[in-house]
Amino acid sequence: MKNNILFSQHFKIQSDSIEFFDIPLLKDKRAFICPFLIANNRDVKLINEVYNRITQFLTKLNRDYVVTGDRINGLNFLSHLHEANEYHLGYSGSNKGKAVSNFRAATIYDALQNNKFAVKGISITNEAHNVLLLVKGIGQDIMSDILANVCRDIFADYTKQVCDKYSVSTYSFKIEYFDASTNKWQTKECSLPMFNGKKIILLPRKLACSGRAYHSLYNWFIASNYIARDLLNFKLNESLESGLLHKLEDGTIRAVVKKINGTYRKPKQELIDFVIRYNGSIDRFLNYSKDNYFEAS
DNA sequence: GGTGAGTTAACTGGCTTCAG
DNA sequence: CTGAAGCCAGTTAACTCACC
Repeated sequence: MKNNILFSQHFKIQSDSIEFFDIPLLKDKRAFICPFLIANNRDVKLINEVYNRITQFLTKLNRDYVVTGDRINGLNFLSHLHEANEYHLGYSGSNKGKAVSNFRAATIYDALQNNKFAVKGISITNEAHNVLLLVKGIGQDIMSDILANVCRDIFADYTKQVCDKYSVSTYSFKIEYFDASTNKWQTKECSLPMFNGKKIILLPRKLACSGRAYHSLYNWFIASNYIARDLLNFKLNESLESGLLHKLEDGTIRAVVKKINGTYRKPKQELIDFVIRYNGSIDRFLNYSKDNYFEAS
C-alpha cells in the first residue's frame, strides 16, 4: 500500500471535482482550517454556521473568562480542546499529536489576557480571523485546533453527507463539540467513516489553506493603502531621500511599498495600533483577502 | 537587457514543554 | 539536566513582472 494514500483513493471515490479537502490517511497534511476563508464564505450555509459557532465560543471565552480575569474557570473551559487527529491536519507529519491540551489551554488564555482588545471586551477579538491576526501567541495551528474542536459536530455532519453521496460506509462514534443552544461542551453520537479503527472527519475544500502569515500581509496592506497614501499627500522631501517615494522620469511620484513596509511594519503584538489609527482597515483587509488569498489546492 | 519591486513559499531562530 | 519536538514569527530565497 502506498504510504501517502488519500481518502478519495482508499474509498474509491471517482469524481472530477471533489468538494471536500482530500487528506492522506496514514499521516497529517500540512494544512489548517482558515478563519479568513470562513469569514469570507458566509454565503455557504454550512460555513455561516461555522462562523456563528466560533464567534459564539470566542464571545463566551472573552466575556466570561478573559475580561473578568477568571483564569481557573477559563482554563477549565478550554481544557476540552483536544488534539484533533481525526482531521489529519497540522504541523506534524505523523498524525500522533501529543496530549498537551492543558498547556495549550494556558497558551490560549494567556495570549488573550495579554491582548489589549480582548481584556477590554472589545468585540473585535470575538471573531476568529481577528484573533489569528492580532493575538500574539495564537497562530495557524492553535486556531485550527480551536475550530476543529468547537465545530466538530458541524464537520461530522458534513462528513456524513459526503459519505452518503459517495457510498462510503460509516460507523457510530462519540464526539465532543461546543453546543450553541446551551453554550456548553456536549457529546453526541455520530456516523463517521473509519480507517484503521479510527474515525475520520472531512472539511469542505473552501476552508483549508496551507498556512499563511496574515500579520505580514496586513502590514503590507497598511503600508500600501494607508501609509503610502499619507506620504503621497504630503510629498515630504525626506520620503524622497530615504527612498520611500520614487520620482519617475516623467515627474510623477510613486510610493515604494517595499521600503515603506520595511520602515513602518510592526510586530504582531503592535498591529492593534494600526487597527486603531486606520479605522476600517481590518474590514477592508478581510475583503481584500477574499479576492487575493485562496484555499489550498 | 539590467535592475529592482512585488509576491509567495520555504527556511531559520528561538521559546516552551515533554521524555528519559 | 539534556535532547527532541511543537509552534510562532521573522527572514531569506526564488520567481515574475514593470520600469528605465
